[in-house]
Amino acid sequence: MPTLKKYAYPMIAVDVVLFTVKDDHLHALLIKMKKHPYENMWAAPGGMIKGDETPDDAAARILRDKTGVHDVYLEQLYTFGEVNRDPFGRVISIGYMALVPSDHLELATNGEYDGVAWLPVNKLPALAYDHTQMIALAADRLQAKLGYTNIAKALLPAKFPFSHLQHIYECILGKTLDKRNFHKRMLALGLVAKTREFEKNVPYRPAQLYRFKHTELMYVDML
Amino acid sequence: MPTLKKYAYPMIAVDVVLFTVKDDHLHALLIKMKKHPYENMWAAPGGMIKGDETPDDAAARILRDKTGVHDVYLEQLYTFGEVNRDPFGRVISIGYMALVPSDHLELATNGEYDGVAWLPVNKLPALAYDHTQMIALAADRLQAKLGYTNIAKALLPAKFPFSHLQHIYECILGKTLDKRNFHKRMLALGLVAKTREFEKNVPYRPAQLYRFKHTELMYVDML
DNA sequence: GCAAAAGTGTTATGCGTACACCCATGG
DNA sequence: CCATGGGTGTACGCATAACACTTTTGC
Repeated sequence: MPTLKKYAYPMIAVDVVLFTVKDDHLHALLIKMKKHPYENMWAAPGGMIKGDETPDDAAARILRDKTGVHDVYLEQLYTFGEVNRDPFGRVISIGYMALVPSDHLELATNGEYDGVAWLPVNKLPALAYDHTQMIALAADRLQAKLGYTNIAKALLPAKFPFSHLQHIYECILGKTLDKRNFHKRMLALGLVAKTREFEKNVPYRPAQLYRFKHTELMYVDML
Repeated sequence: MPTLKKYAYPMIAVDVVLFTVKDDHLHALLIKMKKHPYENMWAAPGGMIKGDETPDDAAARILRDKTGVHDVYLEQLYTFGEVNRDPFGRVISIGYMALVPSDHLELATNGEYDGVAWLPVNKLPALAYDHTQMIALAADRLQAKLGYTNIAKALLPAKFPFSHLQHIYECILGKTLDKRNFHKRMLALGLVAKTREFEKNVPYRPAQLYRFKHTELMYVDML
């Protein structure tokens, strides 16, 4: 095995695209950069992988350290390796997609960085590195996975009104869905079930709360 | 950016799982290893990424140098980073899936390594590294993509009898398909079209040859 | 003429889609 | 009593799945 020299072989990093659905739109958690040539540009949180951690571990650590967000759904997305993707050196980056329910997102903006913010994915400014492409890929993947998995679980609290679930789908797919058909489908697939609880303190008829029946990621036929 | 030291940060490699359909089964091209602790065990061809090449470039180079196979369909699969996956050091590997038509495979076994062979994927021995898992993931991905893309193009020559196409599907999906329905579907989706040519020198009624209508990877609704 | 694979349509059933009205609650 | 969202069933049309016999060639 060859000895490592600076730039002789690439370094390996992770970048994490964290999504939530908020204010009727899909948002990504981004950090404002300080270093030239990306000063004042936004980027997904990222960092080098250490010698004693897996890429999954690194993604969780970096997300926690840079944004305060922890215990979220994380999945590997794609590995980006264009030779000039990073102006600071030859770095290959494993992109991750992460998801949080929007009612946890207070934690995120309380972090140690003030340049951390949720930006709506459909009108992002130019981003640092290849992060525009990375976020687009993550959004495509999320959209696709809504159609054949129970991944929406990661965007909702444990118990939720059914309409919130539908709203998540509508925001990410960018189209409205028929209420009755969507309800029928979700139940027929066995993805969610009623609880005995109801919404409280709402100025309209309280909705029954639902929960996802499975904890782990499930593959099913919907769309 | 930190200075690189041996093991302080992981190294980055690629491994290529090359598939073909041959003798009624999906086969993978594997190399017999010499180094302890994997002596005489089989592994997918792999190697380090150089400082001036992308992971895609590295995958193509390694496949060419180690097996003689070139100009094949290549797609990134998943990045494997368990801390102890490689007994020779801390190496993170970007797994690739590659596909060739079985009538090109003479090239492969003519390479510089005599320990190169096509092994049937459904009865592999124990493999080096995490390559058992890598091949299983690649096979799952291939199977899934048959259902929503024209990826089978990469497993066939430019012109082919329709039954060969169906045979590819049947070998990879592991089930038989109805001839008339399959034919109807493929044409309705516009994936393939008839040519004016026919099979030659066969001891039965010569089949009309078909071709894929699109060069690039297409996404469609089948299953 | 025999073996081997090519080629070709119709029918039934189930699934997806479209669609509208009444209900419960808080203010 | 009014506003707001919650909750629920049916009918139609299309797409999928099941299914068998005739044709062409080489030997």
